[in-house]
Amino acid sequence: MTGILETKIKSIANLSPEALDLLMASTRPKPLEKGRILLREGEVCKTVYYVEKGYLRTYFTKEGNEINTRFAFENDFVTELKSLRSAAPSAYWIQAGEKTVVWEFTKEKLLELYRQSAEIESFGRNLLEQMLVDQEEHGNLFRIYSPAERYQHIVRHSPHLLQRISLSQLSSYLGMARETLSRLRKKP
Amino acid sequence: MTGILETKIKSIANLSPEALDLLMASTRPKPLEKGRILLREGEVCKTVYYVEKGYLRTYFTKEGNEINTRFAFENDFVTELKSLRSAAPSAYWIQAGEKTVVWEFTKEKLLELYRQSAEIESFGRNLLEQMLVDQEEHGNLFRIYSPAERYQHIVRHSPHLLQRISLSQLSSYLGMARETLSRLRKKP
DNA sequence: TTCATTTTGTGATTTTTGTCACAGGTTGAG
DNA sequence: CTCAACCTGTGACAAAAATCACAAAATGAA
Repeated sequence: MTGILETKIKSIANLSPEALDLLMASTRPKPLEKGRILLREGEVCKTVYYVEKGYLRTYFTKEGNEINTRFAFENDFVTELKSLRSAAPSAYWIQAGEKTVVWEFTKEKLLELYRQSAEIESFGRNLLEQMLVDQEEHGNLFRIYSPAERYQHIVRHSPHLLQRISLSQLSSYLGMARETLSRLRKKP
Repeated sequence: MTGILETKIKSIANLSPEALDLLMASTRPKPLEKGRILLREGEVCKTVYYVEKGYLRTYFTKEGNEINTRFAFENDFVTELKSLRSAAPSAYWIQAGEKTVVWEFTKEKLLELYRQSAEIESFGRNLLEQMLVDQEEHGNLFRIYSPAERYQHIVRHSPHLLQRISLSQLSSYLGMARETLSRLRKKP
């Protein structure tokens, strides 16, 4: 039986069975209790995570408040790329928002695999391309839509966020005050 | 003498002289008059551009208005990645905002180079990583800052935008009304 | 189950931004 | 140089969202 991670990898790049095995051999599942911190502000990020179950949230703090920048759910990859790339202290935290299972890919191991296998580097490039496309489209939500319209967009396109993310956490992700989101939620 | 494009490429990835030559041999400079359209909505994007001089702007239209999503200046790379990747019709336009010189890298040729040279694929991955980091930070501006604060941020961190981009084009990029930006500009 | 903690809802009010309308400036093509 | 087309500034006003304060509800740990 093929796991969902393998299916995901294959959907991103056509790897030979050998390359797929190589990549899969570099990782294993890791269960996390709710609230577990995977990266703290100031630490250097050394890992890319794949979420099998549950979700991870990425956030930073500004004047004592947490600003959520990403929620990575089942079948998503996530990391703190700036810190990972440059080995610089991270400005962000990564935390499990529920009881979660992730697969870890360490930077060290990934770079080794990239050198070993052009196919795996190609996989890495393709994954980045997908993430960049998503990120660009997400950024445009803020250019086009008002807070009220952004909420409507989430209702239509990402309703799972409303079910799994608390209102106060979602509000910072959507760039609006908690009270605003609370009021939007009960309108027609 | 080494051109700025070569210097840029080397800053992104450590290529061997052979790989650098291979990559440089695939492109050449192309002058564009101001206003020249490089990609239209509905067309399939086939090219990555490097801007040597001038700038390119990327935008889409919403209810008859142009919404600017990016300005690529000297020494920047830019493309319409979603369309390029999937060969799908682009939702965006790309246009020269000034008299401009770009170097074109066609998708076809790039894919060939990726197959030929692991170093060049590594360059591609590194370039994408940089773009993704930038894009993520840019998106956060909208989460943290109000329109007035976003303007201040641009004043401090990207003043060249204020010099080279017209007020009305900048306003959509910053996600605010033209009048709002006009008023912000004359405050203390 | 209970109680403290955290999260959410809501009103009152202020502030910010958007919208509309139009005048004055600027620019570039001819 | 001239004039149309475009861009910018500005006032008046409307709408949206932020802020503040607090009550109500939900949650989770003991």
